[in-house]
Amino acid sequence: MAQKVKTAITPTREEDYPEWYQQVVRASDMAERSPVRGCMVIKPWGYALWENIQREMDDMFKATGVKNAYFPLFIPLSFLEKEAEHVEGFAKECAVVTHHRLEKGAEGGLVPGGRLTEPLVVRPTSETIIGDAFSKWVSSYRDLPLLINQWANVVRWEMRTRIFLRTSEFLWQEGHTAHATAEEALERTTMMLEVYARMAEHFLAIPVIKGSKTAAERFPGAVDTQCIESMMQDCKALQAGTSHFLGQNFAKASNIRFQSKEEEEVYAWTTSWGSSTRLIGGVIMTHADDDGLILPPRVAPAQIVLLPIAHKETDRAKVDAYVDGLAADLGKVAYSGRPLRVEVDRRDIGGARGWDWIKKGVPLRVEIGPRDIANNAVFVGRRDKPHKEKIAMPREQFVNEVGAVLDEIQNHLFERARTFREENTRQMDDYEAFRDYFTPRNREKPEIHGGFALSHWCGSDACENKIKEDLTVTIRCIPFDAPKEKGRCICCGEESSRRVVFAKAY
RNA sequence: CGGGACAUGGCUCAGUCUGGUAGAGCACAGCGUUCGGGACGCUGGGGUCGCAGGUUCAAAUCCUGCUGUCCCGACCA
Repeated sequence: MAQKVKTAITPTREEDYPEWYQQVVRASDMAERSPVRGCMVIKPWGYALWENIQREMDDMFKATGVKNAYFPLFIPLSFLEKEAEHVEGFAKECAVVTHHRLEKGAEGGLVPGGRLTEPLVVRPTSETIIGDAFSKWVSSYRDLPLLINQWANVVRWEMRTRIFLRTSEFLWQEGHTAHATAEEALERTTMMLEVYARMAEHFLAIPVIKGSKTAAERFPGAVDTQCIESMMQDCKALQAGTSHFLGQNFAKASNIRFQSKEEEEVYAWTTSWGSSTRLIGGVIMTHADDDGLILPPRVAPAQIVLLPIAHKETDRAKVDAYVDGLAADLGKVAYSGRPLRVEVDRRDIGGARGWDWIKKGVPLRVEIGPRDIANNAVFVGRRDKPHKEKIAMPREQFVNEVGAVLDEIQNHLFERARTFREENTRQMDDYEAFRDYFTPRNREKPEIHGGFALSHWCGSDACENKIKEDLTVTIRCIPFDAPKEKGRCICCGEESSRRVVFAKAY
């Protein structure tokens, strides 16, 4: 009988994937559930990761000319009523403020008082309130393009929540732009999707497929919704960012008009694009293993943790001095354009100390004891390797090559994820096989199965809906890079010109 | 919002069927012994058993209602 390997996380991914996910979040100390239904508390380790994501993305936005601003949390109900499709999409899942005061209740306690004449909606997204501002800011073609982003929290009253993946309140950025022409707005839509793709692939080591949503999956009110889709370790798809070409729909709803060069009064063309703390969920489900989180070095709150080992009192001062010196030297190293982030953990808690950092996903653990100091060396463990596989390295070499090692980890994570996705992606042309692919053998306790199916689709809502109803499988996107290819719809057999990505989704 | 499961110290759970005044392991604190390693011993702190009613001499345990969590589905970043 094979001995079961002891893992830091129970259950393992294989045993119970959803529960494994929760345990990884907890073990990594990134976040916890709050007493407020569907809301989370993001703890320092998780928030630091978000700050790094934020910083990298913010720099990329600004490099394309985008400026940051901030708009109100509350949106007058009437604003949301302006765009008909938008109403359809968001009307049902919003938090609504109806009172502006608390009064002492008859039975003690507090009751809302002072009814508002017009209810305020806690923003589920800010197209309407930003559109209102834009309508004032834009009057000439010379005011365009208008490129605005805000970092904010939004609230969507979700029925089913999962920490980081779908919470009632979440942190995100939403970009909103207005342009003189459709071409320019479309170009911006794709440009921002490219930023998201770079964020996902270069920084988070999450391989993504870029594409457009089908009409059914589109943002309410958008003309085109572009997205990046990634595969999690349970083979489900996660949408990691979206960029919308809104045509003139929102410009008309918010009255964003300007005088063109030709002296005509015309509506602007707008875009919006967003990505959220969901990215953290994506990092977890792409990279974490049965020992916990694994962080991509470029965004890790700490890339290196130094673990001094000094059991004898007499060694302590020497080890501390050596570790301080090493930390200082490492702090001078630039990695991925920023100073290396180094933690020193001096807690005297035995082996649990190393495991703490494994579960938090720090890319490099460096043990330093008297023996290493005698050899002027360090003892290094990589998070992307088995935890016992540690190697001694001369100190100077480590300091000089640490950036290269971190890049190696970063690339390894990306390649590992891409290989996983490729191994779980199939071209499928037969509905029987397609159904089989997406149907778990054990209905009671569905095992990890399926993946991405690249199949032909005729373009009809009917086929899309039928597949969704039969198998809970949706079209994740129509990939930009799908080659033109004649085929027959997986569902109805009608002619089709290219394959789309089918998958179960978060 | 529909279906299912669950709710007992910080965490994982036993105890509920058969009512008798709350337990274990891990975590936490102190001391000691260990230790290139998820250590061991002793001592100790911590729970009105999700909430509200009801039955009873007596409720974690039985009954009713509510709330919350997790899973599956619909909705969605």
